Amino acid sequence: MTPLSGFPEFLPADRIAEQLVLDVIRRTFELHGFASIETRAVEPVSRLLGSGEDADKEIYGIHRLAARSEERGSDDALGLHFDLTVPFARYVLENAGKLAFPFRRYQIQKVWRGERPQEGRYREFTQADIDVVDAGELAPHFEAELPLVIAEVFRQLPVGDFRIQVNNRRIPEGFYLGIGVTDVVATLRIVDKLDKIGPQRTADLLVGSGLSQGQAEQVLALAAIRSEDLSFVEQVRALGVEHPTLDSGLDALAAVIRAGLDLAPGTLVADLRIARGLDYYTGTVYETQLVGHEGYGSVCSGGRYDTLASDGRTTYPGVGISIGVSRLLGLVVSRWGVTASRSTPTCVLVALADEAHRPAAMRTAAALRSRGIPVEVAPAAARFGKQIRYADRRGIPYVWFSGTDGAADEVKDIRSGEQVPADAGAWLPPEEDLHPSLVVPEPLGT
RNA sequence: GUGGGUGUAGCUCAGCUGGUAGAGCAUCUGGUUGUGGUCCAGAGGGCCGCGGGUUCAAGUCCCGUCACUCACCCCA
Repeated sequence: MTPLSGFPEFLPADRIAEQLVLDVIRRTFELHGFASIETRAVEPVSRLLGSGEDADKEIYGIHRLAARSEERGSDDALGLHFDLTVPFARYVLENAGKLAFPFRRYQIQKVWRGERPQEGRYREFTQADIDVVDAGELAPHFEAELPLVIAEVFRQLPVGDFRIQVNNRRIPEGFYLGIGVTDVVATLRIVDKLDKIGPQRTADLLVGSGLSQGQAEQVLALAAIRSEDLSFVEQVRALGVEHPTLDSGLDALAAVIRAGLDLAPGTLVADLRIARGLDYYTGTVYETQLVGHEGYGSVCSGGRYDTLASDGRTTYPGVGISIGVSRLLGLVVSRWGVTASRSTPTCVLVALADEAHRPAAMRTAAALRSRGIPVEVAPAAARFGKQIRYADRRGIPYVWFSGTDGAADEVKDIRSGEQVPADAGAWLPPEEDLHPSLVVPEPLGT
């Protein structure tokens, strides 16, 4: 019995931690007026294909085990979705007549990718997406709004400092065209490796792909530009390249950064080397890293897509961003040791002197629950020491002892050992003990 | 998909040049029969990943296979 690699499962305490994180995400998304939807786990394979050659290879097909082999590879075969954006685009087309535009939705679901698993990379994982789509035209200010929502989520989570890196694909595209480089996609792919292999080898690859030495230098000069304010615009201008696509990209990115400076200073960074692999992004792209853990990969990314959803008459451009919840938890929970304060929602364990008192104990439990306190009754009338240990093992903070012979009930805080008389019809725990909370170990994330 | 590493108790691991399995932690029980955490004593728990080969004899050597893991690719 060994775990399946890439299909993570948590123990109860860590699952509670995950739920607490999801609560923050959901609450914040809703605070910004995003409505929840859920889409089916499967899409026709033909709809999933075409987002990028590497992505295509990672799609899990689905078929009945008893199906004949010729049914398995057909065009309308089903596959598990590998992100939430493609299914959402389909959902918008299918329900366009019933949706009100611009449509803001959030979606928190599992997705599947047939990758080789590693720390922070799974084959089944949870994404939390927000997207805005409109019919015909999508106002550019949404591209500035989405990362601000994400920044608000991250500020509430024990993730340390983070940076949302933003770029606009029109900038490298216009720049490359302006210096006579026509294979924009291939050049972007090479530039994307800059972090890993360094400028020298990147330049070699660029020259190897047909660029002149001068063009390679220009491309690298652009990729090196990074600023937390609007100064990136001047830095690009200083390179002396002119192209209308470049101009529109610079304007769009400046608008996003300007909004960040105003509402979330220090979190949005213009970084002109960010490219993203998925082919459907057409403008703004985002990528998020935790400061000090850049090598762990992006924990939240997305971008603008103008042509993903189209019924031939109307196109529905959108912009979206997706939190890699599982990847985030892989770092925060699995590596840093952040977990929940207890492994069960139970706040109070009602102790049991003997089985004859179980009905009375159940009435006590019901009285406490009626005021929203999570309660369970001891599983057996064992020695009180064992019942206390039952609570201690699970992190349950309180044990309730029913008074006998008319004596008052008593409740014991097993962390302090303090035991006081209490009335099941009135007692309340401190607010912070009512539900499990996130516990962050002392030296966070080193 | 490519390359490296590792598979022994629930977990972390030991097991020398082959001689039919051990420790710590965890779990359970008792000491303490209505108040836990410490301490002491005891107990349960292993087709040594799987298949084949060499050998009188394989956890140990050889081959294969599977799984896990790290890196690359790519990505949340």
